Amino acid sequence: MATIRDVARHAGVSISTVSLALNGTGPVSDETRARIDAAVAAVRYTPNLMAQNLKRGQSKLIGMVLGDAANPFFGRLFGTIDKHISGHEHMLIVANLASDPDRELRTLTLLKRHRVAGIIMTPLRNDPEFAAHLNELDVPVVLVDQDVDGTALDFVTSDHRRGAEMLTAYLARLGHRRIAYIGGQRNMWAAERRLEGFRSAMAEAGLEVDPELEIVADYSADLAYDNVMRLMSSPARPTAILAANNYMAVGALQAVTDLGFRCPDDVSIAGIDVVAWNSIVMPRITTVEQPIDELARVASLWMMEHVRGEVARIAERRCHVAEPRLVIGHSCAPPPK
Amino acid sequence: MATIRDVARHAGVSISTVSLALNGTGPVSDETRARIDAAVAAVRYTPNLMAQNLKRGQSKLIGMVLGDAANPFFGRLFGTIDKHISGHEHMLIVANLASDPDRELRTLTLLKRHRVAGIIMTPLRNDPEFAAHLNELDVPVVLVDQDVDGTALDFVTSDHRRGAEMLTAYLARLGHRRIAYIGGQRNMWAAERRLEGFRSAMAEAGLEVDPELEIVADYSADLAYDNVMRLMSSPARPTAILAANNYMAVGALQAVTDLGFRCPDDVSIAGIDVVAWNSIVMPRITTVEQPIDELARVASLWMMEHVRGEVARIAERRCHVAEPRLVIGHSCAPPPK
DNA sequence: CGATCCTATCGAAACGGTTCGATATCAATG
DNA sequence: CATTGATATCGAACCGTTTCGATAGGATCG
Repeated sequence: MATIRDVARHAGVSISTVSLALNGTGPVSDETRARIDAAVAAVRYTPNLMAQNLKRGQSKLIGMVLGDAANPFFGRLFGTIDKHISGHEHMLIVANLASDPDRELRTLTLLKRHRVAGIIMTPLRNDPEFAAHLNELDVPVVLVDQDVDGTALDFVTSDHRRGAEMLTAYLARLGHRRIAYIGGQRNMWAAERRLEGFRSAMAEAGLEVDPELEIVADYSADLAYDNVMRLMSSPARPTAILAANNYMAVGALQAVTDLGFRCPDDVSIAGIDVVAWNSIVMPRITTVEQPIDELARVASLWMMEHVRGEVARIAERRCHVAEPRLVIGHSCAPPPK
Repeated sequence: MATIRDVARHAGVSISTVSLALNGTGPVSDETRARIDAAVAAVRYTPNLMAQNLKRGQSKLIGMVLGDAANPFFGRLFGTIDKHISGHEHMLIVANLASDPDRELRTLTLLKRHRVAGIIMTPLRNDPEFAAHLNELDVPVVLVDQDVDGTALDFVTSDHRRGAEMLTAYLARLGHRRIAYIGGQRNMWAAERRLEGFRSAMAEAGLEVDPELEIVADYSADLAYDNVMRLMSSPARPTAILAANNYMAVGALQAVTDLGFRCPDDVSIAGIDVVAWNSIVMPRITTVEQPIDELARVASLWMMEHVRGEVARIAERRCHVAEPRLVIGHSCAPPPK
C-alpha cells in the first residue's frame, strides 16, 4: 500500500512538503501542490489513519457499547448516533454486550486499548466495582438510558419513572385496581426507576400493590410469558398488566392470548417502549415511547464536545432527561364487571 | 497515559524486555516477569493498539457496513457477527448507510483509511462504477445478502429467489390467481432475485402476472401502504399480496385493515423476512425467514480466514446460499368465492 | 547595501510500540 | 581450558505520519 514516501518520491519533494500540502497546513506553491495531487492519484495514496492518530495522540474512533443489538431500541439508537458522529469524519467502534454484564469490563478495556476518543454506552451493570472502573477509565464517557451510581459521567435518558407513572395512572383512571407489574432486573438503574414510578402512581391513585403481582422477569419475553401464564391462571388474577419493556409486553400478550383471554376485553396490557412494529400489533399496545432521536442527538452532541476538548473533564456532570410520550392503543379498556 | 517506556523505567529493564515479556515472545526470567507485571499495574499501563497495529502493519479492526441500522434484520446480523468476531480480540467499526447509496463509497474510503483488516458489508449499490471501486479497494470483503455484479468477492446470502417461489407457490396452492407483488428497488440484487422467484413460480403454477399488480415500493412501508390502498380500491383487486420485505408487509397489512378488509378472509398477505415481533402480529403473517445466524456465522468465518491470511486473495470467490424457511402463519387463506 | 521579513521547502525528531541482531552470563561439552 | 549453546537482556531500526526548527532565495525597508 502506498505511503506518503511514495508520493514524495513520485512528486520529487520531501515528505514534509507532502504532509503540509495534503493537510493544508503551511504554505505550498501552486505548482508543487499540483504535482503532489498528481502523485497522490498516480500511486493511489490513502493516508494511514493509524499513523496519523498515533502521531496526533488521539484517534478518530468513538466507542459505542450496546446492551443488546437485537433489540430495535439499540438499532435505532446506534443509527441516529452514527448519523451525527460520522458527519465529523469520526467512526464508531460498536460492541454488543448481548445482555451479558460479564462482557462489559472486557469491552471497555478493549476500547481503551484502541484509544477511542470517547465512549457512548448503555451500561448493564450498576455496582461499586463497575463504577470504580468507569471512574478510572480516563476516557470521556456519555451514558445513555442507564445510569451508574457513583460516577459523574454525562448522562442522557428518558424519564423512566414518569413513563411508568403515566401508564399506571392511565390504567387506574380506567378503573383497574388489581394491576400486575412485570419488571426488569432489580439492580438495573432504569428498571428501578420504572418500578418506582409504578409504585408511586399506585399510591397516588390510592391503590394497594399486591406483592404477588410484582414480578421480576429480567426483560425477557419467555420469563414474562411464564409469569403471566401463572398469574392469569390464579383465581386472584389481575385485570391489567404493565410490562416494563417491549419484549415482556410481547410475552405477556402471547400468554394472555394462549390462555384464551381477549385483550382488552378480559385483561388490559400496557408496555413501556414498544417500538417499531407496534403499528400492526393487534390490538395495538398502549405504550410510552422513548424519544430515541432526542437521546441520540444529545449524546452525540456532548460526545463531540468532549472530543473537541470543549468541556473540561472535571466539569460538573450533565444530565438530560427527555420526556416520554404516552401513545394510546387498543390494548386497554375498563376492567370486566 | 502510561507507555511501555514508563513500565520499563519502573521495572528497571529495557523496553524490549517489557515487550517480550508482555507478548510472551522470547525468554524472560520469572523474576523479571514479576517485576514487569508489578510495574504494569503500578503505572496502569494499557498497550496502545494504534501503535501495535502500525508496527504490525495490520489493524485488529473489521469494518461492517449496514444498509439500514433501524431494520431489525441488520441489528441481528450485526449482533451475531460481533459475537463471532470479538472472540478473536477483534472489534467492529460499524457504519450505517441509512439506505442512502451515496454514502457507500465515502464509507468504504474511510474504512480503508482506518486500515481495517477486512470489510463485511450489505451493499446497496450494484453498478459498474461501484464494482470497480470494490475491486480496487485491496481489502478483503465479504458481501452479505446483496451481491455486486462484476466483482469476485466472497458472498453469503439466503436464497431470495427460492424464498419468493415458496411463498408464491403456497398462495397458488391455496387457489389464488390474482396475486399482487410489492417489490423493492429494481437495481438491487436481492430484489431482482425475489422478483424472478415470484414470476417463475407464477409461470410454474400456470398463472399470468398482471403488470398492474407488480409494484415497486422501494422497501418502504409508506410506499407499500399507498400502493396497496390503490390496488385494493380497484374493482380488479388482487386476492393475495406478496410483499418482498418486512416493512412493506406491514404497510400492506395496515392498508388492507384501514380499508375495512379482513385478513385473511378478504385478502391474503405474505411477506419475506418478517422478523422479530411477528409472533404477536394478528394475524400472524405467513413468511419466509432468512437464517440470519447462519449468514452471520459463515460471513464471520470467512472474514477471519481472510484476516489470518488463510485464503489467497486471488482465490476463486466463495458463495454460500442458505435455505430460507417457510413459516406458515394465519394471514393466508383460500380466496373468497 | 545590509538588515529584515516572507515564502517555500526540507531534515530530523518524535508518537508507542515490535523485532532483529548483538552481547553477556553461565553450564555443559570434548 | 577453550568451545559451544542456551538463556536472558539490551540497543537500535523501523512502521507512516506530523511538526518544529533550519535553510535558502527573493522582496521590502530604512
